[in-house]
Amino acid sequence: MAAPDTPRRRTRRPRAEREAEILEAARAVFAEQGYAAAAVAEIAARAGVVEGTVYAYFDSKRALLIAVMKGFYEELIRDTERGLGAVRGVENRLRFVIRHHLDTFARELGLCRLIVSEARPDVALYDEAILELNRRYTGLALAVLEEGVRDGTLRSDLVPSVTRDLLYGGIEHAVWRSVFTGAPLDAAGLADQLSEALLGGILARPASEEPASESTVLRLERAIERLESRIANGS
Amino acid sequence: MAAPDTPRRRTRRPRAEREAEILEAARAVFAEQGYAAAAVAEIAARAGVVEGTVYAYFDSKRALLIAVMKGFYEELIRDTERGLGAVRGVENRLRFVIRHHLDTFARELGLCRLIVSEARPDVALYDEAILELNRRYTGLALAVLEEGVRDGTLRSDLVPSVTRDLLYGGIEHAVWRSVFTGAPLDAAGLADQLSEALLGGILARPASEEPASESTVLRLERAIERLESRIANGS
DNA sequence: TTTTTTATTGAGTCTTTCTCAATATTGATC
DNA sequence: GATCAATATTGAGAAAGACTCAATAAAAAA
Repeated sequence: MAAPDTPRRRTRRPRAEREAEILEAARAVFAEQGYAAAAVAEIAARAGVVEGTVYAYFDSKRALLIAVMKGFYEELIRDTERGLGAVRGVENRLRFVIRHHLDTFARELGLCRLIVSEARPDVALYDEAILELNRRYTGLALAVLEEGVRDGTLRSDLVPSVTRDLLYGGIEHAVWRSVFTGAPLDAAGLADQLSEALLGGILARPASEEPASESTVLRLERAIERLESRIANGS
Repeated sequence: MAAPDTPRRRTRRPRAEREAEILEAARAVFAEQGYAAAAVAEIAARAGVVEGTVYAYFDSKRALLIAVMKGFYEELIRDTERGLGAVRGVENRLRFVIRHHLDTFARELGLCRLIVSEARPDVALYDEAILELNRRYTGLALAVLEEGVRDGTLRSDLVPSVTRDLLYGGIEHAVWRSVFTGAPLDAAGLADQLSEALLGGILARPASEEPASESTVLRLERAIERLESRIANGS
C-alpha cells in the first residue's frame, strides 16, 4: 500500500497524463494481485490520487481492466507483426509465433493470467473490443497456417482454426504447468518441443518411409535400366 | 433466487444430507454465475437455509468452491478410468480421452469454466487437493502417451508431458472458441480434427511418402514388365 | 419429562465498489 | 494582474456482499 507519507496536495494534470498514470498503476496492481483481490483504493493510491478520481476517468473497475488488457494486446500484436515481417517460410514463422507467445507469457505472467482468468471465461462480460483484439492476434497465426495449406507446406486436410487452438492452448497449459510446479520456464526448450510435436505429429512413422525410399527406388530403376540396355545391346 | 415463500421453519437434518444439499446448490449457482458473481446468500436460499448455516458447514466461499470442484473431478476421473478400461490400442485410447474430455466440457460448461477460470489461474488460492486431482486426471492421458512411446506406436523423441498439455490445452481453446462464436459444439467432429492434427502432425509429408511411394512402386513394376516382355519376346 | 447437545438463525461487522456534492486549481477574459 | 468560468479532484457515505457470533430451538440422552 504505497500510501504517500506527505499529505496529498491537489494538483491538476493534463487529462491524458493522469489517465496514463492510473492505467499504469492498474496494470501493476492487477498483474500482482489479480482482478478480484486488487482494490481500486490501492490503484488510486499508487497513482497518487484518491479513489473518486479513478472513477472520473474510468466508469468501473471492470472498465479499468478492459483498458489494461487493450493496451497489452495492442503491444503484443504490434510486436508479433513486426517479428513475422522478418521471418520467412511457414515452418519458421510458426516456430516464431510459438516462441514469442511463450516468451510473452513468461515475461508478463501476471497480466497473462489476468487475461486468461478474468476476461476469457466470462462470456457475458467479455468486452467486444477485447474479443476483437484477441481475434486479430490469433489471426496472425491463423494466416500463417492458411498460407501453409495453400503453398503445400502443411497438410491439405488441415483445419487451420483447430490447429491454432492446439497451438495457443498447448502453450497456455505448458506454462501453467511450470507455474504450478514452480519450475523455471525454459521458453526455448518448451517452444522447440511444442513446435516439434505440432509440426511432426506424435505418431511414429512406419520404418519404410524417410527419404531413403525415394532414392532406393531410383537405384532400382537405374539397375533395371542397365539390365534393359544390356538386353537391348544383344546381351 | 428461489426464495421459499413459506416462512422458513427450523428443521434439523443429518449433517451429511444438509452438507450435500448446500453443495448441490453451490454447484448450480457457481456453474450458472461464476465464482465472483455468485452470492453465498443465494446458495443458502437455494439450499433452503440461511447464510450463517452455510458457514457452519464450510469455512469460506472459497472452501465451498473447492468442495464443488473436488466432486466434479472425482466423477470425471472415475468415468475416464472406466472408459479407458474398455478401449484397446494407444491411438484409440487417445481418441477416447479427447472425445470424453470434449463431451464433458460441452455438457458441464459452467463447471468447466469455473475450474479453468477461477481455480486454475489463481496460484495462491489453488488448493493442493485440487491440484492433486488434476494431476491424477491428466495423468491418465499421460500414461497412455508413455505407453505409446514404449511400445513404439508414438515417436520415440516425444515429450509426453508436453503432448499432454497440447492435448488438453487444444481442447480447451477449441471449446471457448465455440462458446464465443455461439456455434453449437460439434464434439464428434472437433474430437476427430484434434486427434488427427495431434496424431499425424500438421506438416505435409514429403512427396515421396504415402501415395507417392505407391506410384514409385508402380514405376518399378512397369519397368520390370518391360523387361519381362522383352525377355518373353526372345531377345 | 427434563436436560444436554448442537444445528440453525439473523442481526451486525467489515471490506470494497461506486456516487455525488463540495472544493480547489487552472486557463481564459478583461 | 485580478476575476471568473470550467472542471479536475476530493472525501464522506451509500450499497452490496463475505463472514462472525451470541441467542435460540430442535433433537437426543437421561
